[in-house]
Amino acid sequence: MIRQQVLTRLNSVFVKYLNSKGLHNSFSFILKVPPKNIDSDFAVNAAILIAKKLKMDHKIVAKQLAEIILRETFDIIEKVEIAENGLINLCVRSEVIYGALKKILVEKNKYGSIPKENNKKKILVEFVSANPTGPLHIGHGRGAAIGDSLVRILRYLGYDVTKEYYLNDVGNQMLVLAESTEIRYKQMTDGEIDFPPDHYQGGYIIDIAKRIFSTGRDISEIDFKYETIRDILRTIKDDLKDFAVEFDNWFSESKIAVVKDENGKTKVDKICEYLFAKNKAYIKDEALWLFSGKFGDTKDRVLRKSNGEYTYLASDVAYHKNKFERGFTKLINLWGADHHGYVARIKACVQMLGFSGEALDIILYQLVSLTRNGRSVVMSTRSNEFITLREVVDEIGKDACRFFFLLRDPNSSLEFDLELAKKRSNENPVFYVQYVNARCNSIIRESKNRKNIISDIEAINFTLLDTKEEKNLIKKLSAFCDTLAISEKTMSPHHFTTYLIELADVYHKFYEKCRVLTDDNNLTSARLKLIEGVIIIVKNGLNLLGVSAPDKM
RNA sequence: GCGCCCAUAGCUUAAUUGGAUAGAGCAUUUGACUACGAAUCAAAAGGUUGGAGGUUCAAAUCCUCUUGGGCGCGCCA
Repeated sequence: MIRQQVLTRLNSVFVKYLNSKGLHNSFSFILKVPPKNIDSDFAVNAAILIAKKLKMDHKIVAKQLAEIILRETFDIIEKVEIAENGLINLCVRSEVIYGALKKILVEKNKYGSIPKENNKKKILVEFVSANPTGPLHIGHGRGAAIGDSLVRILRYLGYDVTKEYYLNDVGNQMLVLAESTEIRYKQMTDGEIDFPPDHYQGGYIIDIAKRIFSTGRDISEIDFKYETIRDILRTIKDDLKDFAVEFDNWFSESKIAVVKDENGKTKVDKICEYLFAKNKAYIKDEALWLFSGKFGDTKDRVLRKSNGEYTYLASDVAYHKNKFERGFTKLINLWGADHHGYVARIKACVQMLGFSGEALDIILYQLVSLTRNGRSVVMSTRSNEFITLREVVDEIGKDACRFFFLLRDPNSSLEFDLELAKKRSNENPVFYVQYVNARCNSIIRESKNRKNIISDIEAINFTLLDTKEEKNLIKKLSAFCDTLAISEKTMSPHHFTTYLIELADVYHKFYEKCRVLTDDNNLTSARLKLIEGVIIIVKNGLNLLGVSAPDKM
């Protein structure tokens, strides 16, 4: 928020300067927090950029700009220095810093948020969407954590967001799945029956068969596919719930690939007819091909096989059309990086349906590579060699697990060592951050024993918070807004884990240096307000990550 | 063979998207609990950002080449 304030003011200064030189185009510049060794709050590169435009020496431009900044923004900036390389360093006035703290105290858990506006994009975020053939494994956990946190951030920023899980409950794999249960069921009365190696080996299939068996129905009355999917789906929902992820909508593929309208046609039938009629698809060797090669994909793709069956792509085209038909103006798909080959194809489809390619964002996250004591563990659902999300959540806890998954850029692969995760659960930085909140609340509890603490913000003398540690802490609190901005820009929540760790670092330093409960009632009251601000920001930040903030640990 | 992604300290990795002396955590070494919680702090050490060119006032970041790794390339889902 401090940065935003400075940015706005500087922008008008620069535009005015450019106008005076006869330039009227818009101008964008960078306002950064300089490295530690530089004693200033912000650095701006405008002089270098403007000098280039005007073909002048940047030292001269910097000197002129520095003078104007001092004159025009003296109310918020108290010091301007020109660095050797042409960057201009700025120090903000203390009042600006205290103003930021007051704003946090007033706005509380709305700080930096934007009220829901009707004119903002209506977004559909589709994530996890694991096939209902078994429990969620650890890899799905990363997608779940990233997707859910991204939605929390987008909602904080005023977007109307819906979380959706696409359920592939149609196709051959479902038949194999149903058959797996049926064979396990039959094995219970006939031990001679072999279990085929290409079927689902997981023990959960046996559990499902046992449950069906216990109902005592006749085998002719049992719909194995229905029973199996229902059972697995319940497990998936429970696993997600305990991971603090709840979807707004579960979209079943059968809605578009099985359900027929009054003319006996499915949505997939209709989309294929439409694409063919519009010359976006053609028939070759009795199969229906999509002209995807003309829309950015490497080649054309089959929609309907020569035997009349549809491919997975056909459902997906219909599904994405359906998303737009439901009024969403922005679609975000979060996929594991192993699906990257599919990106060009589905983007091509969206454009062929007449929508802008920008209406669909596909975010890929690199896969979680599992290791156990440094040795890699290979996962596969059919072979039953996988670690479930539930196992890990039960072992290290929801908070540590989510924080760990959100620690890194989605584009960077994540190594998850099972033994390490268990052993070092105390070393997960989530506790470092949660400890800030616990320490703060401990101080607040202690302060209840005191009398004469000033609680009215207007009566607080904030200028007493004048040590370097206190000012750094407030500046860091205010950077919450910058973190929101960069998260939106990059569509990634991982900036918040980094930010919270940095904030914790600044807080703990403050804690060592500045005692909150002192003999000076005015100072104590002011510092207690600062503590209040810390609690607000840490809780807000952890909440955006879906991580709890306990008052005691 | 073609395509996408990655490579940063011993290990896991960050870098406000092109800015200054590349930040953390773990591991290693040293110091700090007789007032708010030591799940903490202070300090040391650790880097040619895989390599080579190029663009730029400025490159971990952009371009080209190259090496190593992950993944994907079906009328499968």
